[in-house]
Amino acid sequence: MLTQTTIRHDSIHPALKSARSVAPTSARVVIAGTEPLAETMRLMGAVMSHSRNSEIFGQSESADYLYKVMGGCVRTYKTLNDGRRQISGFYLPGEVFGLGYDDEHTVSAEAIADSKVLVITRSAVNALAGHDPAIARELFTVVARELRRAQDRVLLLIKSAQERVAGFLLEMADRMSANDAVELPMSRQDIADYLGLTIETVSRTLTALECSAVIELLTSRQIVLRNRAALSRMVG
Amino acid sequence: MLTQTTIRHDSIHPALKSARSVAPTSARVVIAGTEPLAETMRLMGAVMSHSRNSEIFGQSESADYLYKVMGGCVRTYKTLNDGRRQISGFYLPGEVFGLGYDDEHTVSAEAIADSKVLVITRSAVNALAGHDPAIARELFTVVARELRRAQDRVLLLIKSAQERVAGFLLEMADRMSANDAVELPMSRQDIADYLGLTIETVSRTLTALECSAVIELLTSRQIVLRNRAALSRMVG
DNA sequence: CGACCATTTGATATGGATCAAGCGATGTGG
DNA sequence: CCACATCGCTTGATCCATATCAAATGGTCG
Repeated sequence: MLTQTTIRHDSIHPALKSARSVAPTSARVVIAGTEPLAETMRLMGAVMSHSRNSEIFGQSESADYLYKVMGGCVRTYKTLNDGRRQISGFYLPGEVFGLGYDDEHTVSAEAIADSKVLVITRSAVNALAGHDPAIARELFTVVARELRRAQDRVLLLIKSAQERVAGFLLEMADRMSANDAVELPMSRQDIADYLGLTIETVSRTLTALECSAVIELLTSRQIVLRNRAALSRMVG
Repeated sequence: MLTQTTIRHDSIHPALKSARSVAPTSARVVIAGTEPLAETMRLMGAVMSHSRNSEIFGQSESADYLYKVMGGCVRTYKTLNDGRRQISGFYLPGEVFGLGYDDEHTVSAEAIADSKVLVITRSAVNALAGHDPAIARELFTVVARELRRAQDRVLLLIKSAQERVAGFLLEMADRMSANDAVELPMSRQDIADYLGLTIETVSRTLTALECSAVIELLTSRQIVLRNRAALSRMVG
């Protein structure tokens, strides 16, 4: 059922020190980053490269680091003991992940495409937050956003397949701020595991949406939203 | 579909001042409450009484307050425009809700049973958090816990009906710290809307569990867990 | 070109929803 | 105190959306 394969660790994870030497200057800062947290991460963090499908951290590793996607795309997920996989979130450039877990991660994280990820120790961030209320507040905001997304997905999961897919497309278009033309970095299996559906249902739903001229499939990963209003109506 | 009826507001919500006069001393503090936040809420908050099914706040009201259940039980939920309802969470005595929303609530809150709720303005809490890192950290922890619960429910929602119900029973037993004997404060409809199932499916699943001697139904709301191991095995 | 992988498409099976009825507890008025 | 209405819950019969099983198609890379 799970199609994950090559877990190539081209940069060993806990080797923050060695990673630090790699690319502190090559940090291609994507978002403006004038907020205290972004600036702090840029100054104190190290950029690590992760090739497609490589693991960034594991489900029960201690949550010592905080991560920010600088390029590429990351998925976090949980695996049930029977093999089913639930993707908890996709993270696009500029987004922070690894937050909101007390002592240990409750999810694993992998690069979906070749990615650059900024890493900083949580202890450093916590120390800063203890001194600077602005940073504390910002961390709080990031977790609050994460919470809202989780709650939105709970809402999504009680809906029909069509509603879920429509909601997914709108969310992605929104987050990529790509006007109507969406380039999906993830596979159908990833989408299915995110929406709690099967690849077949996702595929069928997409073709159905194309038939009703709501979307257009240039390639399987390049989707054009032709009728946002109709999509919005679908999500309920 | 929705069985909510009598929205009796025996204490008008924004009237914090009048409510304050009601019962600041009747605050039957349930948990030890030596943490800074609990102490602050006790000192600065007001206790309001809400009768069964009365609204505590609405889906798009500004999120000016923070709440703590002192007695009874509260549900938060979202309603889709087609009438479907998703319960986002149940809150038992000692638990805090109303947190994790930026400017306005994204959920509504109602008392499931007659309840006492401690209320404090968010601005007061935020001000405190700005000065006292310990309080800021505690708020953070509360949101992080909320996040974890939301993520757990996402995981629950991709599972079978039996797994969902088993998970629900274990969660409730856990949170009520009532050894094996669980007294559910909520109706089958509430459970169904929480788990993304129908009342019929919830009911059938419970009877099936009883037939396999995993649980015992004293009354419809009093459930005894006869075989926790089996339940745990079911949740996957 | 050929192997491999992701995606689509088709046929069938099934878990849970829906529709419908019965049951038990609780409360209310006569 | 009892008849009866009401409400929450359970049980039964049927239907449908999505899963599952299976195969074809298409795109990519050596």
